Amino acid sequence: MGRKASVGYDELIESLTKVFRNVGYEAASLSLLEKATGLKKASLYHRFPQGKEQMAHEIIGVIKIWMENNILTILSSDAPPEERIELLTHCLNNLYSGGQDACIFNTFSFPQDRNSPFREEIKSMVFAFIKGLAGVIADAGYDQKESYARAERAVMLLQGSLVISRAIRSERPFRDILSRLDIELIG
Amino acid sequence: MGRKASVGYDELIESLTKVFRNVGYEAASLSLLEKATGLKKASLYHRFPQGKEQMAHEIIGVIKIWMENNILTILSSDAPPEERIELLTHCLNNLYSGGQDACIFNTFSFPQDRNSPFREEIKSMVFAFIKGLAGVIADAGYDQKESYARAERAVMLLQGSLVISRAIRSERPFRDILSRLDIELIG
DNA sequence: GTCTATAGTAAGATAGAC
DNA sequence: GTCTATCTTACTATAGAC
Repeated sequence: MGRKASVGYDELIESLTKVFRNVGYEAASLSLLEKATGLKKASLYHRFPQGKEQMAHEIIGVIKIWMENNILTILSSDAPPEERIELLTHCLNNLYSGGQDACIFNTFSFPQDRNSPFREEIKSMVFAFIKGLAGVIADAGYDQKESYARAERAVMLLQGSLVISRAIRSERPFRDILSRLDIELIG
Repeated sequence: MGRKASVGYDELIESLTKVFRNVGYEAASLSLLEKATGLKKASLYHRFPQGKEQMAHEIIGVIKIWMENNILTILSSDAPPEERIELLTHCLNNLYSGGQDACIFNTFSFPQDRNSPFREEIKSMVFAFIKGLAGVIADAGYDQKESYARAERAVMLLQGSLVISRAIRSERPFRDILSRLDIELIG
Protein backbone atom coordinates (compact mmCIF):
# COMPACT_ATOMS: atom_id res chain seq x y z
CA MET A 1 0.00 0.00 0.00
CA GLY A 2 1.25 3.49 -0.81
CA ARG A 3 1.68 6.13 1.88
CA LYS A 4 -1.21 8.49 2.50
CA ALA A 5 -1.18 11.69 0.49
CA SER A 6 -0.86 14.89 2.53
CA VAL A 7 -3.10 16.61 0.03
CA GLY A 8 -6.16 14.91 -1.45
CA TYR A 9 -6.59 14.75 -5.20
CA ASP A 10 -9.62 17.01 -5.23
CA GLU A 11 -8.06 19.87 -3.30
CA LEU A 12 -4.85 19.41 -5.26
CA ILE A 13 -6.73 19.86 -8.52
CA GLU A 14 -8.57 22.81 -7.09
CA SER A 15 -5.33 24.59 -6.14
CA LEU A 16 -3.78 23.87 -9.52
CA THR A 17 -6.90 25.07 -11.31
CA LYS A 18 -6.87 28.35 -9.43
CA VAL A 19 -3.37 29.06 -10.72
CA PHE A 20 -3.79 27.83 -14.29
CA ARG A 21 -7.06 29.63 -14.96
CA ASN A 22 -5.86 32.93 -13.51
CA VAL A 23 -2.36 33.24 -14.91
CA GLY A 24 -2.46 31.00 -17.96
CA TYR A 25 -0.54 27.90 -18.89
CA GLU A 26 2.85 29.48 -19.63
CA ALA A 27 2.89 31.73 -16.59
CA ALA A 28 1.87 28.86 -14.31
CA SER A 29 5.40 28.04 -13.19
CA LEU A 30 6.15 25.14 -10.91
CA SER A 31 7.11 27.57 -8.15
CA LEU A 32 3.65 29.15 -8.37
CA LEU A 33 2.11 25.69 -8.35
CA GLU A 34 4.27 24.72 -5.36
CA LYS A 35 3.05 27.69 -3.36
CA ALA A 36 -0.57 27.11 -4.33
CA THR A 37 -0.61 23.41 -3.51
CA GLY A 38 1.82 23.30 -0.61
CA LEU A 39 3.66 20.46 -2.35
CA LYS A 40 7.24 20.59 -3.58
CA LYS A 41 8.12 20.21 -7.24
CA ALA A 42 9.23 16.60 -6.83
CA SER A 43 5.94 15.73 -5.15
CA LEU A 44 3.98 17.32 -7.97
CA TYR A 45 5.95 15.21 -10.41
CA HIS A 46 5.17 12.14 -8.32
CA ARG A 47 1.45 12.88 -8.70
CA PHE A 48 1.72 14.05 -12.30
CA PRO A 49 4.65 12.24 -13.94
CA GLN A 50 4.28 14.18 -17.19
CA GLY A 51 4.55 17.51 -15.39
CA LYS A 52 2.70 20.70 -16.22
CA GLU A 53 1.10 19.38 -19.36
CA GLN A 54 -0.50 16.52 -17.46
CA MET A 55 -1.66 18.86 -14.71
CA ALA A 56 -3.30 21.11 -17.29
CA HIS A 57 -4.99 18.18 -18.98
CA GLU A 58 -6.29 16.79 -15.72
CA ILE A 59 -7.71 20.07 -14.47
CA ILE A 60 -9.46 20.49 -17.80
CA GLY A 61 -10.84 16.98 -17.51
CA VAL A 62 -12.10 17.66 -14.00
CA ILE A 63 -13.71 20.92 -15.08
CA LYS A 64 -15.34 19.15 -18.00
CA ILE A 65 -16.87 16.56 -15.67
CA TRP A 66 -17.89 19.26 -13.19
CA MET A 67 -19.55 21.12 -16.04
CA GLU A 68 -21.46 18.01 -17.12
CA ASN A 69 -22.54 17.17 -13.57
CA ASN A 70 -23.55 20.70 -12.71
CA ILE A 71 -24.15 23.20 -15.49
CA LEU A 72 -25.25 20.79 -18.21
CA THR A 73 -27.32 18.72 -15.79
CA ILE A 74 -29.13 21.82 -14.60
CA LEU A 75 -29.73 23.02 -18.15
CA SER A 76 -31.16 19.71 -19.34
CA SER A 77 -33.38 19.07 -16.33
CA ASP A 78 -37.16 19.04 -16.70
CA ALA A 79 -37.69 22.01 -14.42
CA PRO A 80 -39.22 25.14 -15.94
CA PRO A 81 -36.73 27.30 -17.88
CA GLU A 82 -36.88 30.14 -15.32
CA GLU A 83 -35.96 27.73 -12.55
CA ARG A 84 -33.09 26.20 -14.50
CA ILE A 85 -31.67 29.63 -15.21
CA GLU A 86 -31.96 30.56 -11.55
CA LEU A 87 -29.93 27.50 -10.62
CA LEU A 88 -27.43 28.19 -13.39
CA THR A 89 -26.89 31.70 -12.12
CA HIS A 90 -25.82 30.46 -8.70
CA CYS A 91 -23.67 27.84 -10.32
CA LEU A 92 -21.82 30.40 -12.44
CA ASN A 93 -21.43 32.78 -9.55
CA ASN A 94 -19.76 29.99 -7.63
CA LEU A 95 -17.65 28.86 -10.59
CA TYR A 96 -16.20 32.32 -11.17
CA SER A 97 -16.05 33.30 -7.48
CA GLY A 98 -18.38 36.21 -8.07
CA GLY A 99 -16.29 37.51 -10.95
CA GLN A 100 -12.87 37.22 -9.33
CA ASP A 101 -11.66 34.13 -11.14
CA ALA A 102 -10.95 33.91 -14.85
CA CYS A 103 -12.47 31.31 -17.16
CA ILE A 104 -10.34 28.62 -18.78
CA PHE A 105 -12.31 29.21 -21.98
CA ASN A 106 -10.35 32.43 -22.14
CA THR A 107 -7.06 31.52 -20.48
CA PHE A 108 -6.53 28.29 -22.36
CA SER A 109 -7.46 29.67 -25.76
CA PHE A 110 -4.34 31.73 -26.22
CA PRO A 111 -1.95 30.33 -28.80
CA GLN A 112 0.89 28.81 -26.81
CA ASP A 113 2.09 26.41 -29.49
CA ARG A 114 2.71 23.05 -27.81
CA ASN A 115 -0.49 22.97 -25.80
CA SER A 116 -2.78 22.99 -28.80
CA PRO A 117 -3.86 19.61 -27.43
CA PHE A 118 -6.16 21.24 -24.90
CA ARG A 119 -7.54 23.83 -27.28
CA GLU A 120 -9.73 21.11 -28.82
CA GLU A 121 -11.14 20.20 -25.42
CA ILE A 122 -11.91 23.85 -24.68
CA LYS A 123 -13.64 24.24 -28.02
CA SER A 124 -15.95 21.29 -27.37
CA MET A 125 -16.74 22.58 -23.88
CA VAL A 126 -17.68 25.97 -25.26
CA PHE A 127 -20.03 24.36 -27.77
CA ALA A 128 -21.52 22.11 -25.10
CA PHE A 129 -22.24 25.11 -22.91
CA ILE A 130 -23.82 27.11 -25.74
CA LYS A 131 -25.94 24.15 -26.84
CA GLY A 132 -27.04 23.51 -23.26
CA LEU A 133 -28.19 27.09 -22.96
CA ALA A 134 -29.87 26.98 -26.36
CA GLY A 135 -31.89 23.98 -25.15
CA VAL A 136 -33.36 25.94 -22.24
CA ILE A 137 -34.15 28.89 -24.49
CA ALA A 138 -35.87 26.62 -26.99
CA ASP A 139 -37.91 25.14 -24.15
CA ALA A 140 -39.03 28.67 -23.35
CA GLY A 141 -40.54 28.94 -26.82
CA TYR A 142 -37.89 30.40 -29.07
CA ASP A 143 -37.05 28.79 -32.38
CA GLN A 144 -33.76 26.97 -32.82
CA LYS A 145 -31.87 29.67 -34.66
CA GLU A 146 -32.86 32.40 -32.25
CA SER A 147 -32.15 30.11 -29.29
CA TYR A 148 -28.62 29.46 -30.43
CA ALA A 149 -27.99 33.15 -31.10
CA ARG A 150 -29.22 34.12 -27.64
CA ALA A 151 -27.19 31.39 -26.01
CA GLU A 152 -24.00 32.41 -27.78
CA ARG A 153 -24.64 36.01 -26.95
CA ALA A 154 -25.06 35.20 -23.27
CA VAL A 155 -21.76 33.33 -23.23
CA MET A 156 -20.08 36.32 -24.85
CA LEU A 157 -21.54 38.64 -22.24
CA LEU A 158 -20.35 36.37 -19.45
CA GLN A 159 -16.86 36.11 -20.89
CA GLY A 160 -16.75 39.80 -21.69
CA SER A 161 -17.91 40.74 -18.21
CA LEU A 162 -15.12 38.64 -16.72
CA VAL A 163 -12.61 40.40 -18.94
CA ILE A 164 -13.87 43.85 -17.99
CA SER A 165 -14.19 42.97 -14.32
CA ARG A 166 -10.58 41.88 -14.27
CA ALA A 167 -9.44 44.88 -16.27
CA ILE A 168 -11.09 47.48 -14.05
CA ARG A 169 -10.72 45.36 -10.92
CA SER A 170 -14.37 45.40 -9.97
CA GLU A 171 -16.75 42.47 -9.87
CA ARG A 172 -19.65 44.80 -10.61
CA PRO A 173 -19.77 44.18 -14.40
CA PHE A 174 -19.88 40.43 -13.85
CA ARG A 175 -22.58 40.74 -11.20
CA ASP A 176 -24.62 42.99 -13.47
CA ILE A 177 -24.55 40.47 -16.29
CA LEU A 178 -25.32 37.58 -13.98
CA SER A 179 -28.29 39.39 -12.45
CA ARG A 180 -29.77 39.94 -15.91
CA LEU A 181 -28.96 36.50 -17.26
CA ASP A 182 -32.60 35.41 -17.28
CA ILE A 183 -33.65 38.45 -19.34
CA GLU A 184 -30.71 37.87 -21.66
CA LEU A 185 -31.67 34.28 -22.27
CA ILE A 186 -35.46 34.16 -22.33
CA GLY A 187 -36.58 37.76 -21.77
CA MET B 1 25.26 60.22 -36.00
CA GLY B 2 23.99 56.73 -35.23
CA ARG B 3 23.75 54.04 -37.89
CA LYS B 4 20.44 53.57 -39.66
CA ALA B 5 18.04 51.11 -38.05
CA SER B 6 17.24 48.06 -40.16
CA VAL B 7 13.74 48.09 -38.74
CA GLY B 8 11.81 51.30 -38.20
CA TYR B 9 10.28 52.08 -34.81
CA ASP B 10 6.72 51.81 -36.03
CA GLU B 11 7.03 48.38 -37.60
CA LEU B 12 9.10 47.24 -34.65
CA ILE B 13 6.33 48.22 -32.26
CA GLU B 14 3.79 46.58 -34.53
CA SER B 15 5.66 43.25 -34.49
CA LEU B 16 6.11 43.38 -30.73
CA THR B 17 2.45 44.24 -30.23
CA LYS B 18 1.34 41.28 -32.31
CA VAL B 19 3.24 38.93 -30.00
CA PHE B 20 2.38 40.55 -26.67
CA ARG B 21 -1.35 40.86 -27.30
CA ASN B 22 -1.71 37.31 -28.61
CA VAL B 23 0.38 35.31 -26.16
CA GLY B 24 0.47 37.56 -23.11
CA TYR B 25 3.31 39.22 -21.27
CA GLU B 26 4.85 36.15 -19.61
CA ALA B 27 4.67 33.93 -22.66
CA ALA B 28 6.18 36.65 -24.86
CA SER B 29 9.72 35.30 -24.65
CA LEU B 30 12.65 37.10 -26.21
CA SER B 31 13.02 34.28 -28.72
CA LEU B 32 9.41 34.83 -29.84
CA LEU B 33 10.08 38.56 -30.02
CA GLU B 34 13.28 37.91 -31.98
CA LYS B 35 11.41 35.87 -34.57
CA ALA B 36 8.59 38.40 -34.83
CA THR B 37 10.83 41.42 -35.25
CA GLY B 38 13.75 39.90 -37.12
CA LEU B 39 16.10 41.46 -34.58
CA LYS B 40 18.37 39.56 -32.21
CA LYS B 41 18.06 39.82 -28.45
CA ALA B 42 20.98 42.21 -28.13
CA SER B 43 19.47 44.52 -30.74
CA LEU B 44 16.17 44.54 -28.93
CA TYR B 45 18.00 45.51 -25.76
CA HIS B 46 19.74 48.28 -27.68
CA ARG B 47 16.35 49.69 -28.66
CA PHE B 48 14.72 48.94 -25.31
CA PRO B 49 17.40 49.06 -22.60
CA GLN B 50 14.98 47.95 -19.87
CA GLY B 51 14.01 44.85 -21.81
CA LYS B 52 10.59 43.25 -21.96
CA GLU B 53 9.01 45.53 -19.43
CA GLN B 54 9.92 48.59 -21.45
CA MET B 55 8.70 46.97 -24.65
CA ALA B 56 5.36 46.23 -23.02
CA HIS B 57 5.07 49.77 -21.70
CA GLU B 58 5.88 51.28 -25.06
CA ILE B 59 3.45 49.17 -27.03
CA ILE B 60 0.75 50.10 -24.53
CA GLY B 61 1.68 53.75 -24.92
CA VAL B 62 1.49 53.50 -28.70
CA ILE B 63 -1.87 51.73 -28.55
CA LYS B 64 -3.14 54.40 -26.17
CA ILE B 65 -2.15 57.15 -28.60
CA TRP B 66 -3.57 55.19 -31.52
CA MET B 67 -6.82 54.82 -29.60
CA GLU B 68 -6.97 58.55 -28.91
CA ASN B 69 -6.18 59.47 -32.50
CA ASN B 70 -8.57 56.99 -34.00
CA ILE B 71 -11.30 55.49 -31.84
CA LEU B 72 -11.76 58.37 -29.42
CA THR B 73 -11.45 60.97 -32.16
CA ILE B 74 -14.12 59.24 -34.20
CA LEU B 75 -16.40 58.92 -31.18
CA SER B 76 -16.14 62.57 -30.21
CA SER B 77 -16.50 63.99 -33.71
CA ASP B 78 -19.53 66.09 -34.61
CA ALA B 79 -20.78 63.65 -37.24
CA PRO B 80 -24.17 62.03 -36.63
CA PRO B 81 -24.05 59.08 -34.20
CA GLU B 82 -24.84 56.54 -36.94
CA GLU B 83 -21.90 57.75 -38.97
CA ARG B 84 -19.50 57.69 -36.03
CA ILE B 85 -20.48 54.12 -35.25
CA GLU B 86 -20.00 53.14 -38.88
CA LEU B 87 -16.45 54.51 -38.76
CA LEU B 88 -15.83 52.87 -35.40
CA THR B 89 -16.87 49.51 -36.77
CA HIS B 90 -14.25 49.63 -39.51
CA CYS B 91 -11.71 50.83 -37.00
CA LEU B 92 -12.36 47.91 -34.65
CA ASN B 93 -12.37 45.41 -37.47
CA ASN B 94 -8.94 46.66 -38.42
CA LEU B 95 -7.68 46.77 -34.83
CA TYR B 96 -8.60 43.15 -34.16
CA SER B 97 -7.79 41.89 -37.68
CA GLY B 98 -11.35 40.76 -38.20
CA GLY B 99 -11.41 38.83 -34.94
CA GLN B 100 -8.05 37.07 -35.29
CA ASP B 101 -6.04 39.18 -32.87
CA ALA B 102 -6.64 39.37 -29.15
CA CYS B 103 -7.17 42.60 -27.21
CA ILE B 104 -4.61 43.86 -24.70
CA PHE B 105 -7.53 44.75 -22.42
CA ASN B 106 -7.80 41.03 -21.95
CA THR B 107 -4.21 39.85 -22.32
CA PHE B 108 -2.67 42.45 -20.04
CA SER B 109 -5.27 42.14 -17.30
CA PHE B 110 -4.14 38.78 -16.06
CA PRO B 111 -2.38 38.92 -12.70
CA GLN B 112 1.29 38.49 -13.45
CA ASP B 113 2.60 40.12 -10.29
CA ARG B 114 5.45 42.42 -11.30
CA ASN B 115 3.72 44.00 -14.27
CA SER B 116 0.91 45.51 -12.24
CA PRO B 117 2.36 48.79 -13.54
CA PHE B 118 0.54 48.39 -16.84
CA ARG B 119 -2.71 47.24 -15.32
CA GLU B 120 -3.45 50.83 -14.33
CA GLU B 121 -2.92 52.00 -17.90
CA ILE B 122 -5.22 49.29 -19.20
CA LYS B 123 -7.87 50.24 -16.69
CA SER B 124 -7.87 53.87 -17.78
CA MET B 125 -8.01 52.88 -21.45
CA VAL B 126 -11.03 50.67 -20.81
CA PHE B 127 -12.81 53.53 -19.07
CA ALA B 128 -11.85 55.95 -21.83
CA PHE B 129 -13.32 53.60 -24.43
CA ILE B 130 -16.55 53.07 -22.51
CA LYS B 131 -16.96 56.79 -21.88
CA GLY B 132 -16.29 57.57 -25.53
CA LEU B 133 -19.00 55.15 -26.56
CA ALA B 134 -21.37 56.49 -23.93
CA GLY B 135 -20.93 59.96 -25.43
CA VAL B 136 -22.13 58.82 -28.83
CA ILE B 137 -25.08 57.01 -27.30
CA ALA B 138 -26.02 60.08 -25.28
CA ASP B 139 -25.86 62.14 -28.48
CA ALA B 140 -28.36 59.71 -29.96
CA GLY B 141 -30.82 60.65 -27.25
CA TYR B 142 -30.32 58.20 -24.40
CA ASP B 143 -29.92 59.44 -20.85
CA GLN B 144 -26.51 59.24 -19.16
CA LYS B 145 -27.12 56.14 -17.08
CA GLU B 146 -28.54 54.15 -19.96
CA SER B 147 -25.79 55.40 -22.25
CA TYR B 148 -23.09 54.14 -19.94
CA ALA B 149 -24.82 50.80 -19.48
CA ARG B 150 -25.13 50.30 -23.23
CA ALA B 151 -21.54 51.32 -23.81
CA GLU B 152 -20.21 48.94 -21.19
CA ARG B 153 -22.37 46.19 -22.54
CA ALA B 154 -21.05 46.72 -26.05
CA VAL B 155 -17.47 46.50 -24.80
CA MET B 156 -18.32 43.27 -23.02
CA LEU B 157 -19.82 41.84 -26.20
CA LEU B 158 -16.75 42.82 -28.20
CA GLN B 159 -14.39 41.31 -25.65
CA GLY B 160 -16.55 38.23 -25.24
CA SER B 161 -16.80 37.72 -28.98
CA LEU B 162 -13.01 37.83 -29.24
CA VAL B 163 -12.75 35.23 -26.49
CA ILE B 164 -15.27 32.93 -28.15
CA SER B 165 -13.82 33.46 -31.61
CA ARG B 166 -10.41 32.43 -30.34
CA ALA B 167 -11.83 29.51 -28.39
CA ILE B 168 -13.76 28.00 -31.28
CA ARG B 169 -11.30 29.27 -33.88
CA SER B 170 -13.83 31.09 -36.00
CA GLU B 171 -14.07 34.82 -36.60
CA ARG B 172 -17.82 34.50 -37.10
CA PRO B 173 -18.84 35.46 -33.52
CA PHE B 174 -16.72 38.61 -33.69
CA ARG B 175 -18.09 39.53 -37.11
CA ASP B 176 -21.64 38.98 -35.87
CA ILE B 177 -21.15 41.34 -32.95
CA LEU B 178 -19.44 43.94 -35.08
CA SER B 179 -22.19 43.87 -37.69
CA ARG B 180 -24.79 44.56 -35.01
CA LEU B 181 -22.77 47.13 -33.12
CA ASP B 182 -25.01 50.00 -34.20
CA ILE B 183 -28.13 48.24 -32.94
CA GLU B 184 -26.33 47.37 -29.73
CA LEU B 185 -25.33 50.96 -29.10
CA ILE B 186 -28.22 53.09 -30.29
CA GLY B 187 -30.83 50.66 -31.59
C1' DG C 1 4.28 10.24 -0.69
C1' DT C 2 7.22 13.96 0.30
C1' DC C 3 11.34 15.84 0.63
C1' DT C 4 16.43 17.96 -0.45
C1' DA C 5 19.72 18.13 -3.88
C1' DT C 6 20.91 18.43 -8.48
C1' DA C 7 20.89 17.98 -13.38
C1' DG C 8 19.62 20.17 -17.73
C1' DT C 9 17.45 23.61 -20.39
C1' DA C 10 15.55 28.02 -21.65
C1' DA C 11 14.76 32.41 -20.06
C1' DG C 12 16.25 37.47 -19.36
C1' DA C 13 20.14 40.35 -19.76
C1' DT C 14 25.32 42.24 -20.96
C1' DA C 15 29.94 42.75 -23.17
C1' DG C 16 32.38 43.67 -26.89
C1' DA C 17 33.48 42.96 -32.02
C1' DC C 18 32.03 44.86 -36.39
C1' DG D 1 22.65 49.47 -34.95
C1' DT D 2 23.27 44.67 -35.20
C1' DC D 3 25.53 40.83 -34.25
C1' DT D 4 27.94 36.49 -31.68
C1' DA D 5 29.29 34.97 -27.41
C1' DT D 6 28.61 34.82 -22.67
C1' DC D 7 26.62 35.36 -18.01
C1' DT D 8 23.07 34.75 -14.61
C1' DT D 9 18.90 33.43 -13.25
C1' DA D 10 14.62 30.86 -13.38
C1' DC D 11 12.35 27.02 -14.99
C1' DT D 12 11.29 22.09 -16.03
C1' DA D 13 12.54 17.73 -14.68
C1' DT D 14 15.03 13.67 -12.17
C1' DA D 15 17.62 10.98 -8.53
C1' DG D 16 17.72 9.25 -4.30
C1' DA D 17 17.13 9.71 0.94
C1' DC D 18 13.51 9.29 4.37
